[in-house]
Amino acid sequence: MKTATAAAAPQQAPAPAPRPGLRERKKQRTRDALLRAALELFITRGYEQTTVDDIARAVGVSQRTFFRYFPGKEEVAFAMQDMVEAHFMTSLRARPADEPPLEALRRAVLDCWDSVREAVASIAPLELYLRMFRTIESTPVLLATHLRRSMEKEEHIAAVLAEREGLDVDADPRPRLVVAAFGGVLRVTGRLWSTGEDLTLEGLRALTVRYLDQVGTALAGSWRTPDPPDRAGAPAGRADA
Amino acid sequence: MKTATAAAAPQQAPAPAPRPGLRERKKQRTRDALLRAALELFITRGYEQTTVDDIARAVGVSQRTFFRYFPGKEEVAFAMQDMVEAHFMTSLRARPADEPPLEALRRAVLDCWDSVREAVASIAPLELYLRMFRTIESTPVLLATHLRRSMEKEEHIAAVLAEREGLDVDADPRPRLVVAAFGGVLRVTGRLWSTGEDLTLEGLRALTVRYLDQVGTALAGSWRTPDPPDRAGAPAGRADA
DNA sequence: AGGCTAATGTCAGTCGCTGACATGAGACAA
DNA sequence: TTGTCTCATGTCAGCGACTGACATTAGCCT
Repeated sequence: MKTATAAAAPQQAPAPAPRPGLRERKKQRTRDALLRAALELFITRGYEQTTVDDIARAVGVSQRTFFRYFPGKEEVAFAMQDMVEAHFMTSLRARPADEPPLEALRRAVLDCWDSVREAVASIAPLELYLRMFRTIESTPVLLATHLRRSMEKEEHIAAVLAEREGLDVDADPRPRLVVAAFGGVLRVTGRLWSTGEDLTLEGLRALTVRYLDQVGTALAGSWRTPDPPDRAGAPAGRADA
Repeated sequence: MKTATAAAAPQQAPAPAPRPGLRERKKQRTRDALLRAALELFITRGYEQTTVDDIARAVGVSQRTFFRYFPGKEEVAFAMQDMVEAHFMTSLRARPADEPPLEALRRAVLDCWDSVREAVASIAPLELYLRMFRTIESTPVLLATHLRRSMEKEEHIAAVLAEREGLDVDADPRPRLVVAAFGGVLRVTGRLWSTGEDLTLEGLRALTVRYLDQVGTALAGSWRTPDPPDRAGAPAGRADA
């Protein structure tokens, strides 16, 4: 029962007073159990085929209790995504201020992919995250929500970029424009990866590098060359410039 | 079955047999009434504040009947969007084959905006469309669905572009990449327009022109100039190249 | 130990949506 | 016209995601 571990707040608990509190631990355990059970069910049985009652029953609590821990069924599905996105924002802010915006974005994503494993480890193994990602991409209603969340995130990113460059997001559209274009490419990357057969993190990273490198040439004039022959980690030229 | 079901479809009815059919007309009228009533309610009262029962009651039919005409509450909200998107695809296909991909996309959107009024007129006045667009952008669940639909549409567009250039969409990522980047910019445009105070079609068109012209410079290196001073229809330089 | 509060369970109700069944209003032939 | 025949509609029952209200219970504090 003791098991210590204390805080371990999964989300963003400001933890004003480090009170292990016997009661708190129980809540934390329940939340974790619900989260884990839900993800497991979503991945194996499918999101739509999983009812909230199923999740609650798997943990041994009432449906009402589930809704006291999560605002809705969807939120559980995005719990890990939340962490990774927060992690990305940290990576982005850590970029040196002299990097051009697009380059900063590029590096931040790659850094992020390189350290997702550790970022997610507190909740579940990396594989669970990757599988859930695929589930999201293949479940229409989740995909829709995912896109809206991405859009909101992009707004946030644009703000960071604008600050880096000392611009006003509302006066200069460029931050939002780059982020939107960049986000679009990432979306394609994620989609292609999730429908492919290589479900490893390395595969995703390689695809990201490849597509980010190609977007520059893709935007230019007309395409007459067959398909730029490069594959993996070749640090080829970046977007136009 | 007889009657060939034929007509019914208000959207793209090839109308194989011009049979007025007394019964058919009634169905058509009901569908129109439901659509109009729904849009009216969504716009005035808000999407979430409008129940399907409200819509059905406003038309004088049962809730069950509503669901016999529309697969769900959301579909009604996107009925006009469907028409406009189909219209865009037509515009795109009408573009001369020698235009570079990005330019074709650009012209297609602008052509589309120039003729939306006529395209939508068969269902409702333009204003209703614009207002519904804003409602979609400001209603989280609708926005999410809208983004997913856009993504699906982009897949379609990428296919058209690939065909224009004689490429294989699955072998060459460039079609999907340009479309994604382009779509991202349009998304920003739509969002900015819908949150601004100028809800005219002209305003939307102007914004589109402006942002499409800026995305090229925005992607390049770092931004040190304050905010490229151009405004409306200036046919400025395209994306880099 | 006893009281206070917070976590949980139970119940009822709303809303989107669906299958099943009965009925009535058009289409069509005799 | 009459009589089928079918197709649109209404009614009813039920599921699943939620939510508010109330009762119960378990941790916390003195």
